[in-house]
Order: sequence, then C-alpha cells, then structure tokens
Amino acid sequence: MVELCGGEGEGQIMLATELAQLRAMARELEAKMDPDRVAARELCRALASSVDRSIRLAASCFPPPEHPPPAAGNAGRDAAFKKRQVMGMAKVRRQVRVTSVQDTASLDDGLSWRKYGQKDILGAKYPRAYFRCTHRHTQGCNATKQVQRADGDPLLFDVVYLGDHTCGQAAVAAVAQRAPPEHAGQEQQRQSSLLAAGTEGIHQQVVAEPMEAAAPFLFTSTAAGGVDDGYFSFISPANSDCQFSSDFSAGSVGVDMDHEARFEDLFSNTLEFFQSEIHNL
DNA sequence: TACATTTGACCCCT
DNA sequence: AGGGGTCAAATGTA
Repeated sequence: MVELCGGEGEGQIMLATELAQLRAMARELEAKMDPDRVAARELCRALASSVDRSIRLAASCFPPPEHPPPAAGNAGRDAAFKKRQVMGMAKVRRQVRVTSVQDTASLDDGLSWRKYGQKDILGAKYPRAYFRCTHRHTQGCNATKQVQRADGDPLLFDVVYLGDHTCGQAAVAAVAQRAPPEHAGQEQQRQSSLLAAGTEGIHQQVVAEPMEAAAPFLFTSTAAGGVDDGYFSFISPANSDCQFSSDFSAGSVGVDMDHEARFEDLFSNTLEFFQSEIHNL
C-alpha cells in the first residue's frame, strides 16, 4: 500500500504519515468499539501503544532536520515574487486514497495547515483547495499544499506540497512523541476524530513524486487540516472489521540496518497479530 | 476573543 | 483573455 521512492526526505514524510494515521486509526477504532467488548478495546489500546512505540523508534532513525532561520517577513503583495518563489520551491506530489467519499481522515498528514482558498479548476470535476502553514505569519513558514479530488476516482486525492516547513513544527512534534498519548490532549482527540475505523480495509495509496526537495519529517500536528467544508468532511462509516496492510521497506528510506530490522519486525508482527485477533472477534 | 473557513476579487503568467 | 494562485473581508466556531 505504500510505495516509497525518491530520497530519504520523501520516505520520512510517508513513514511519518503512515504511522500517525495508524495510531489515530487505532484510537478511533477503540473509541468506536462497543464498551462491552473489553477484549476488543484492550486490543485497540495495545495497537495504539504499539504504533506509538513504532513512531518513537522511527523518530530515532530520522531526527528532525535542522532548518535555517525563517526568512525576514517582508511579504508584501508582490504576487510575481510569490509565483517565482513557488516555482523554485520544493515540490512533492502524493496521491491519497480514502475509504469513502466522505472520508478525508486519511488526508491528514499530521501537519498544521490553514485553508486560504479554493478554486474551481478548468476541466476538473472537483475544486482545488489551497492550504498554507498555520505558522506562516508567526514563523515565516512558507510551506503550502494543494488538495484536489481526482476526476476519475472520487476516492483519490492529489496532494501537492510546496516548500519546506521552516516553522517549529518539527520540534513540537518531537516533544509530542515523548509525551504519553493521554497527555497529547486536543491533538490526539482531533486525530482520533479524523480517522475512520476501517470498512473493508483502510487503504492509503501514497505515491511520492520527488521533484526538488522533501518536506520535514513530522508526526503530529496541532491544528485542523481544514478539510471540513462539505467537500472535505470528516464523517466516515464505522465497521468493526479492520484490516491493515503494509509493505514498509525501511531500506528504501535509507535507515540504519539495525533500526530497519527492528522496525520491520515490530511493525509486521504488530500488524499480523492484530489482523488475526480482530478477525477472530 | 482568537482563530479558522469561505468566497469574491485581484494579480501574474501563459 | 482566461486560468491559477493568493489576499483579505466577512462569517463561523469553540
């Protein structure tokens, strides 16, 4: 389900995204589980904990990159400059598959985005939404992303990331990873609410198209992805049958072989275990 | 009250 | 001239 390609940066993004989603899915599943089914809820809790450990382990493989200080904020209204800036920016394109037309939980990439526009695109069936980093003004972060539903496949979203995050999200994320999940507060609740319990399976197709550079490696966020305008709503069907699949290849993201082996082990064991256990419930 | 979203308008590029 | 990207005022929400 996950195809890793390109440089280490792309792998970091996708790994971060996948792990964050797995964790949120586990919590969402737990929340939706019948309270009487203690074993099932325990299982979900254990799954979330396991994914948390995976995240920390992965974080130790990919320390947050050092960013240069934010550029001086002499933004102004020079659109020409902005367009030139976009052209020279790091650009990463991904395709994200959701489980239902209404499910956009899988679009959550764990970063803080603020929607600043939406446009109907010529020849496109669905509008394109524009997001910028929440910390654009406070920290001069110029990262933006564009989200558009694919014409032929309503379950497929094209997500284009432009520019690197130069804000402090990486640091915030690192701190959040060390904190127990219960203390992550609003963010955890939000992520839980975002992610759907799987129906016939939660599939996110991620196709990275490295173009110039990669976005930073982050696991958590503090703000809504801004995808709740009806066209992007967070409602999704619930189903107790949950199936995960993964083909993480740590080698392709250039991690240390020892970490790679540990991570692969942990992940595949966890997934196999929960697949069979959930199936038996 | 602060922050996020919506949406019409503006501007640059092709 | 039209399309795409962004701005910013108005509005919504917690």
